[in-house]
Amino acid sequence: MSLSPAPLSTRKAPAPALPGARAAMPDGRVSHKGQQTKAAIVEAALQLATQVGLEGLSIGALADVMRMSKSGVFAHFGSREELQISVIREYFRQFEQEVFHPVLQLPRGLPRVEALFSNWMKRVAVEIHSGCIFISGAVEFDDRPGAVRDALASSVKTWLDAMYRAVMQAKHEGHLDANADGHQMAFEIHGLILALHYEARFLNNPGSITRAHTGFTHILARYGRGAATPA
Amino acid sequence: MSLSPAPLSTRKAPAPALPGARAAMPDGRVSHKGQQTKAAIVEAALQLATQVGLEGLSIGALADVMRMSKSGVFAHFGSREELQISVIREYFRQFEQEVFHPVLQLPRGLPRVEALFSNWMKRVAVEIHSGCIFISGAVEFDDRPGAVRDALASSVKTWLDAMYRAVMQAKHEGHLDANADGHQMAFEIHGLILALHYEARFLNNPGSITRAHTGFTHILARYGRGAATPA
DNA sequence: TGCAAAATAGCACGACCGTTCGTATTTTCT
DNA sequence: AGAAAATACGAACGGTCGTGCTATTTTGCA
Repeated sequence: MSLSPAPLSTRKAPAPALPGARAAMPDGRVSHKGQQTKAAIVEAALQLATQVGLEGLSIGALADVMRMSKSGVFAHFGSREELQISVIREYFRQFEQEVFHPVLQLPRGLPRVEALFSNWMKRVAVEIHSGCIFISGAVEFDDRPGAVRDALASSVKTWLDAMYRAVMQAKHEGHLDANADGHQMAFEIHGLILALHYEARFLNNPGSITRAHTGFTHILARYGRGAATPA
Repeated sequence: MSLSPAPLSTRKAPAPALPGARAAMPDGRVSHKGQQTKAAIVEAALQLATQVGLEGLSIGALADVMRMSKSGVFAHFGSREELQISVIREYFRQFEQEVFHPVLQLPRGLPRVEALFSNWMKRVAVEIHSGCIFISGAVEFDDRPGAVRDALASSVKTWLDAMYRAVMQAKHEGHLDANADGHQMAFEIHGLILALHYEARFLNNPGSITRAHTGFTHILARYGRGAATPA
């Protein structure tokens, strides 16, 4: 099982002229200096983007952090868009590894749903001091069509759908009421995370983490087995 | 009763040299051409900001819309920050008039709470095609201190507090359980609005409006009189 | 060790940004 | 009417941005 993200444009940026000779050696090892620094750039870019957003991410500032020239950084991606998409892909990868993968060794059903929410909240709680590009990106690109928006929306949808499927599993395992609406439940859970991010990060309300957790128990109570008129 | 926003820096921008002579005539009328175009600029700026955000708002683009010179627009505010703050103040004014004021002629308690949420949702539903600067602004300024952030946070807090007070009135009127936690309830309601905005505007999920409404009925059921273990 | 290719640097470009300043125009009051 | 003040304009500045170009350096394999 995997989050199985929709393919996020895997092409290399400046398209190496003749990939044949060096690209894939028999032992799988290739010239790695390039990919190595590219990975380092993406990592730095991700950290920078969590603070200033994908739109605020500039190649010049990134070059300063990396102690490289602008054009040196630029050459790895070929365009700013491709850099942003690389950042999104990396963020998704970390998110998947940190929030999603650990729950797979729990039994299906309610335990996984609870762990998903808990891990998600844990991550957002850390992001209170940095930022979540799934949230900031949604605002920045909500009416700006293009490849970046597509990559972002695809990642988010993949993750929200994973949460939905976990809920449906819990329902089928008998851990939730048979009439529970999985989409509705996922919607309400999503709202708790968004409110947590908004109130903790922007408004500095100290009780937000507790409130999100409490809200989750309310949702569980409503959709639990034999709850009152679950919808 | 009023939303009573914290004072949002009311100073005129370039500070008229000698305000004494002309500023306030006995009949209250003053030279009005300036304020008139300024109001028109703010209105255009607000519409523009709902699409591109407060950060994306540029004086050049605004001047094009107004068919004025950049410096002509600029002179009304003295700085970009002051323009942004003017936009926030105007947005708050409209929000107050559209969402808050109409409920005052309803009886205290649950009717007001329901109307507040309904008006709020109605507004966000319209904003699906434009944008809400209370949401986009929170993302843009969540770790950028300054006067703009302060004005924004002050407006939002004022509004959220109004919602909280309405909830507490409902509790004291006996429409909600005596043990209901008003802050918790306001938090969950806020989450529904944020999820609506996110899923409808960014993800284009069609069922979002219904889900937000359904979520609200769930919250009311939980915090209603004699509900199961309200927190 | 030498050589081709990949990686990086340096530089310049056009575009847009907020802001300043001096001047022209328009409004407002006497 | 004219004087004074408010308003608007136009040009320019310094800055940052993404993105091309062309050298130069570094890398990896023969």
